[in-house]
Amino acid sequence: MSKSTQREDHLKALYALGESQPSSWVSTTQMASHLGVKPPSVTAMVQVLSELGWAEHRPYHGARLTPTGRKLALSLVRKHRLWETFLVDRLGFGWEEVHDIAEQLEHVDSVALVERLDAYLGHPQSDPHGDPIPKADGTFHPEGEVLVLAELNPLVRCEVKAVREGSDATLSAMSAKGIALGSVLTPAQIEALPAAWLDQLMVCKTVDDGSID
Amino acid sequence: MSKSTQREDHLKALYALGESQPSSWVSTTQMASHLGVKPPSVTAMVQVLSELGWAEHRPYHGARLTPTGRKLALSLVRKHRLWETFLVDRLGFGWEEVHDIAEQLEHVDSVALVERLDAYLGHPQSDPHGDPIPKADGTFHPEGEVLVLAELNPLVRCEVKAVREGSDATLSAMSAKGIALGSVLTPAQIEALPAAWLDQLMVCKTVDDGSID
DNA sequence: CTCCATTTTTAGGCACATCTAAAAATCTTG
DNA sequence: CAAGATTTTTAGATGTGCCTAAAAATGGAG
Repeated sequence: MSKSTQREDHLKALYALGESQPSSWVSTTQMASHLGVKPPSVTAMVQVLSELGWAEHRPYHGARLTPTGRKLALSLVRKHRLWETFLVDRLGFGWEEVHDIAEQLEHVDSVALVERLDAYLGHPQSDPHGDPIPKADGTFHPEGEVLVLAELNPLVRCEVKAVREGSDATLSAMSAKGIALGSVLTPAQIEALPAAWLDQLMVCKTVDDGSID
Repeated sequence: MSKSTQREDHLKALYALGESQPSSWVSTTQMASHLGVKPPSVTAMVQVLSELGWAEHRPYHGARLTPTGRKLALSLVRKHRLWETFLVDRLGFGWEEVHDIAEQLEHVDSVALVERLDAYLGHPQSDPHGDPIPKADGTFHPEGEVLVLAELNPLVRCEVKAVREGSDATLSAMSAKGIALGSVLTPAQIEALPAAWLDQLMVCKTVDDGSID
């Protein structure tokens, strides 16, 4: 209960500033400059968030999110990044144009909408800026997670970890193209693959080894 | 300048109630019950709209939109119906689920967003409820307007009015399928057409003649 | 360790959008 | 056509969220 754009914006600011500084306590002045308001306004809002159980406030020391507040902040980050992905991937906006629009869209309140949008976009793991998109439960896709290639979005370098439900014919066709467990696929290679394989290849993201290929 | 969700909601209510009753003057009580607020709140807001030049207020008689206000209201209706179309056509929502979500999305302020969304959806002329979508300039697609078949969205019964850039081969292929000037196409027939023809056939919507076919 | 500069909170106001209760205008009906 | 019933507006209050100015707490320098 008790949403409101302003509360949500303060929650997000608290998250953004709190994650970057592991010191954990965020000063009201910092939040104020981040949000473009004056410090007394932040103090007042932080006290509200505190009453809602979303933040903790140690007067004259700063504020930090509670676990509940953190989950709410993550759901806002999720919505923001999903909308940015939609704006760039589907509507053709440039990645630098979308922040302000996503800032508005993220405050639209509908769980069904977010989940359908996520599915429509192919469960992307990162937004157009490359920032990771939290999952619905507030966790991030872990490093080295294995997923079906069809859900790799955006396309990045990845390593083949398993093949699912492959007929012998499919398997030999794959090896004919040099695809085997441990093969590394680049985005360009993935695009050239037969569509049917996208549902069979299980992959995980791989760090670029720095070689020029 | 001076948007705000509340002003916009009052503007839309004034439009919605004013169009259905040609009497033109809308009572504040009517607006109040439509918006779920009390009459004094509407009076106050109507006075604001009046100062903004968006509405006219005759105390104790009612309110009506100015031409400027009407254009603003139509742009809200446009946004609402485009978002509903997106939610149903692209995200797979049922047409009865989308009103409340579109109600929120329509207040997102970005001309570029609306225009890109419109193009992405294929410049639909009506929303999932069948209500017409105003054009960007605040006018409606006129009755009997001729448009290229590719832009007929949603698919409805239409009549062939012209053929654009047709090679002789195409023209004879069309007539082989019984398509000529004056032919009536049903949605089912349109879906079966070669994709290339969609950019060549100029059609206009046709009223169902009531026959069972 | 004390005093001063800085940070933060409290105090007191303002704008917006809503409400209830009371006053004013309009309708309706005998 | 006048008096009561109804509708509408005005008056005054409430809750949010912001501001400026003043007070309080913190923290650094001598």
